Amino acid sequence: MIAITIKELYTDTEKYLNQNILINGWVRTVRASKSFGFIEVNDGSYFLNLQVVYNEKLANFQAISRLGAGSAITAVGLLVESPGAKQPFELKAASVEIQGLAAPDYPLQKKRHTFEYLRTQAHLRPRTNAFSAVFRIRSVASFAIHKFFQDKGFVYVHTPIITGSDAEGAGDMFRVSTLDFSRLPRDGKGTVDFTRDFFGKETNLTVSGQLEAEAYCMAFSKVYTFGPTFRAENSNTPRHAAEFWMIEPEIAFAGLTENMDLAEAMLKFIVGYVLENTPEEMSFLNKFVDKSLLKRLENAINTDFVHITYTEAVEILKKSGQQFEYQVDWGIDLQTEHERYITEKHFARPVFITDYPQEIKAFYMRMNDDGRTVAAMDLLVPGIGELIGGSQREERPDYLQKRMDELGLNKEDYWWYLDIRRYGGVKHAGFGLGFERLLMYLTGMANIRDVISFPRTPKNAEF
RNA sequence: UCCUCGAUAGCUCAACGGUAGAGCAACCGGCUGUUAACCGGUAGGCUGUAGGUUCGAAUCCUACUCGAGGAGCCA
Repeated sequence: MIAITIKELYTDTEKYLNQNILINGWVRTVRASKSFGFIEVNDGSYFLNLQVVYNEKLANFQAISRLGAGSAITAVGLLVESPGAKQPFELKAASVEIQGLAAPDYPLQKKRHTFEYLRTQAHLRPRTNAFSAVFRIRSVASFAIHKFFQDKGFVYVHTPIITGSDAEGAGDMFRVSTLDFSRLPRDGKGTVDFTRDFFGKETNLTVSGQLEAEAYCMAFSKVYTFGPTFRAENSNTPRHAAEFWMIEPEIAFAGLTENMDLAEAMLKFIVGYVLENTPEEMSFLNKFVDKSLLKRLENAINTDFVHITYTEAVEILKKSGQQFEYQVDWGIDLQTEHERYITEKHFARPVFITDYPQEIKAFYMRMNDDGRTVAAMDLLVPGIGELIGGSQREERPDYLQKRMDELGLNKEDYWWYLDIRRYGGVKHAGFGLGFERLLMYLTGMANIRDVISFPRTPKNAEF
């Protein structure tokens, strides 16, 4: 017999009802009586379980009744309508074959566990309801991102994970090396001789694919990256990880307005796609993880995002009458408390803040005509804060070089990045979206460690 | 990295200076439609680690380790 997935049973019930079927899966719980019992089975194809009813006529009745959570079984029998209220149908077992026993010390219980404990069981937590929901949504959201960009004619670019430049400026980097750390080669002055290293120079894991994406943007007009990113920052917060995934679209012949339109359309598409394709998961999360989740997401889809400038944001904060821990003043970067006030209290929906002072933004952002702000945009969303950071890029070689000089960047390291401006450089813009932060927004999960399969954070690379 | 809080049975927690407990899980038994199944029983602990105060420490003090929240850095 061919195995039917539990998802097929739920989506095509009429086809399988009163038919003999075979299913595989893992036991979530067994409720046994003297002469009959119930097994809840989940095969991972669907969020919901299948209830298998068995009785003492089965030769291995005793063994089945003793099955612990986590065990794997194959059940064959008739799919019938269930008299119970909690499931539409159930499997009347003609046979239950034990495929893999779970030892009695199986670390997951039927009872609710804390997310902190489940992090210590990262290899087993995908078998729980919450993580089953989160990681299916992660998969569906990944697909939605590709679908959104591919349908719009964007080219997916795989930018390098190992980079030869340590000067991208987006944070501390992890070194990549094959040198023997206990016997480092040194030059005459006693410094490490990286010409003896694998690549003949210092190399690191990427902190952003943006600069490389810009090069491909000048060939394909519309590109995006979607890949792993690494930051060696000692950040201990629920929103930071050392290894995470980032989406970085880049569009040519376009400025900040088109960039924001793209970001808004993308976010709305992904939210809509996930709501439509994972209703059981979303409903579970809304019930047990964040009771305002669905309301917030539907609100995001159905309202236009707010657009204000940094200068306007500062004015709003100053007039708010709120007591902030940090003083608000033009020229100072907005603090988390300021961002949260604007997106959660003042507007209560996603907000783009644009045109920040040049001093607090990256070197590649395009100088505005006022000579003191740059064409940057941050998208703030309720519950998360900064979800997207982007800008129109400085395409004018003289402006770009002047800015690099001011910041003391070594232009030789960026020779190819400057080349892009010399050879048919045009107006272009792009943004970076932290995929895990998007998932936190989509699922209501409060900690980034709970939307990454095996999270890497300072002092933690277990698994 | 800074600030705050926490660490007691496999899990979730109680005991707050005087013999360390409960629920769930495990194990044994009962139960003819269960749904976090239910009912009865058994076993389970050098109270995160190392010092200190005290007649006596899970409880008070110090350091460290790990975890959580806030801040910074950012996505």
